[in-house]
Amino acid sequence: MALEHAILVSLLEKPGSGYELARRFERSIGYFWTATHQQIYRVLKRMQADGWVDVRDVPQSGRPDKKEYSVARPGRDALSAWLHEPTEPESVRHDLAVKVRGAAFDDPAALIGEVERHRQAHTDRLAHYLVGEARDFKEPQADGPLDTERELQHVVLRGGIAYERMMIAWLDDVLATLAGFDTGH
Amino acid sequence: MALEHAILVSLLEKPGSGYELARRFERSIGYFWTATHQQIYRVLKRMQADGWVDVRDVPQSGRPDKKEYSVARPGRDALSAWLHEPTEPESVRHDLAVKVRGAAFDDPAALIGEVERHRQAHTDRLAHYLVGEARDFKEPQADGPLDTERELQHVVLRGGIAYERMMIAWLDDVLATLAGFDTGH
DNA sequence: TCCTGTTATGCACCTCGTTGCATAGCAACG
DNA sequence: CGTTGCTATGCAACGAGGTGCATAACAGGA
Repeated sequence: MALEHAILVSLLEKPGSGYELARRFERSIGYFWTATHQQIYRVLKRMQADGWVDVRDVPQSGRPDKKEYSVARPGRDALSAWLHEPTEPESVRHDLAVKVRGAAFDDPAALIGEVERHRQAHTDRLAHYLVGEARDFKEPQADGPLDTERELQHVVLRGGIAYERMMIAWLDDVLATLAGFDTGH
Repeated sequence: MALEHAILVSLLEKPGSGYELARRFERSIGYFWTATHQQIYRVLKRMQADGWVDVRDVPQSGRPDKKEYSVARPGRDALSAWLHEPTEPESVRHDLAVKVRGAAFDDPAALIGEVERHRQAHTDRLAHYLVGEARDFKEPQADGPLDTERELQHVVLRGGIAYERMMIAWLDDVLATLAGFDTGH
């Protein structure tokens, strides 16, 4: 379990409300750790009860008030402990791979549209990453305390970019393979 | 949910017992869809109740008897239906990415060992894939009804290989970035 | 004979994640 | 004034998945 830890990292980068966290989990953090707002609210409650985060009521004008969470000392310690203990490789779930192998027992050509849909999704996400990279990491920045944070965010983003490029190339490979059956290979 | 479907594909490729399925989920299928034996037995029960699979008691000598499962017509139909409906992109969980971003608020250098551990795991898995590819897909095979199945298995394996290579390259990128802080960047 | 290891199946429990729903403040539009 | 839409928070219920444990047949070695 690491949703707590993902939230801690996000709150350390910038304190915010449950709603704001939920929106970050739709972009940024969410590209390598998904969570819905219900999940986030529930975990925030627990983290608050455990003293991992502090809460501050923030009155707002023009919109409902919010609760702003920030990381407390015990939360920081918990994150540090997690960082220092080994994490086992994540369990993988690639349903498209299951579908590709399953297509052998159905109509392989029928999968082409689905693969193209996924390819489009990965192309879109890659473009989105590249825009973000150009926006946030291309202009050189003065060295400072934020420099480490910035470089680590950048290397994670580069991982996302590499992943999307790999997926697009693989999906092309899949499409070529599926097309091979089509044309009476 | 697609564990049912992963099991259907595996049983179509070759009928077998829950125990055998569990072992396949430790290799092969398991590289892109994980499941424990408890999960598999539980789901097999449900699939049997739903008429998706047939069961046959197989007496064995030298070891306990087993139940051999094979796909029934309704199971094949269920798989076909799933193949024809769009699947949304899988939710991702990359705890290492969370750790890398979190390292900015702790000691970045302390993460080096962890990243190296993961790099080693991916190197091992890549080697394993390449051995499997050389064993199963290098010798040309006469065209036949098994040809489609074989080619689709191969393209999925190529995806695994591409994934491991991408990860190794990215982990090297991470290590170089972490080393940059070390040497008083 | 006992112990260990492998094959083989399964239950009980608990947590995590998802789905669906509910509430409420406030803005903008028709 | 009602509707729609966004911000903001939350509950209830369910199902999937993981952990721990139990059972049993059989082989081989100490």
